[in-house]
Amino acid sequence: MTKHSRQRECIKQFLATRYDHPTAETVYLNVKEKFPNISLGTVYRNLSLLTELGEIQKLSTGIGPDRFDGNIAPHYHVLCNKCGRVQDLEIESIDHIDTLASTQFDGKIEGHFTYFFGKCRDCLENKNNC
Amino acid sequence: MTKHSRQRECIKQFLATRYDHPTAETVYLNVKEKFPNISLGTVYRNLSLLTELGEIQKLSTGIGPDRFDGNIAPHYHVLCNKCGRVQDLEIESIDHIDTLASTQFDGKIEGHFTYFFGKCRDCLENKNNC
DNA sequence: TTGTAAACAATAATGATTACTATTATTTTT
DNA sequence: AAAAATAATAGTAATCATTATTGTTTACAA
Repeated sequence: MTKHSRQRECIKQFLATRYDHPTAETVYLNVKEKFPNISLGTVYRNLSLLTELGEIQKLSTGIGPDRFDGNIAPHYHVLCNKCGRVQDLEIESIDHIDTLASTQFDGKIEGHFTYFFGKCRDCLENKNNC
Repeated sequence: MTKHSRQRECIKQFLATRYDHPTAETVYLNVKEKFPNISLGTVYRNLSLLTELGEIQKLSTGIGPDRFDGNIAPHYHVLCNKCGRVQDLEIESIDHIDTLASTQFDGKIEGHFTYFFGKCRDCLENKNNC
């Protein structure tokens, strides 16, 4: 039976204001301003719980630590392989790839996760000191 | 200037015989039979080097440790979310999703990585004691 | 064969995440 | 509204995967 907690509420609220997919560490540093002695473990535990509850999304990009997204509406992400930033990408559904995969797989395909990679606008224009 | 090493050769050979995408730990345990005092660091270093050289492929699935694939031909992977195994999937190219992504992204899309997830045949039939 | 640079084994260090424990906050029962 | 029950917390230790360091060995070229 999951109880309410102000810390969890604050974590969720914080994610709702951010569009840059912060890491657990970043969430921790920011939530700390409201809860000065919150612990990093609490942040991790609540990020996991919120993910299980489907209230936020966890992004495991394979590059650096996991990131978290307060937007659970279906959308994709682009990883800039120069500055490392993760940007949202709204494209029409590509769920037909699941159907395609199903035809070649001897089992049940339930879904996919896809990350695009490339260079963000700022890096192309050298705006990011990189 | 990269020199030849029997350890690296052995790691590459081992991966060529395996189709289950072993972890660094598994590679280590197996190569150990031929090189009893190889160190785990050597395995990691060579797996990274071989990946950079494009002679093997690294799979960062976001679930558990990284895995390695001796097959560098373009193909996809399916993660069984019951037993955790990673299976190969040969499907026709889905690179059109990069073009689709490009139309909505203010930057340069260079590629994507996609993992499918679901249940493998054995798990559907309860053959995997799970 | 000998000099040099790359690769090694052994091990320490790091970074991200999870586990433990005694205390505190939230909810339920009286 | 007070007390009992229990989930969540802060603080901290532990774990897991991976990378870095260091002194020694191996590959290869002069």
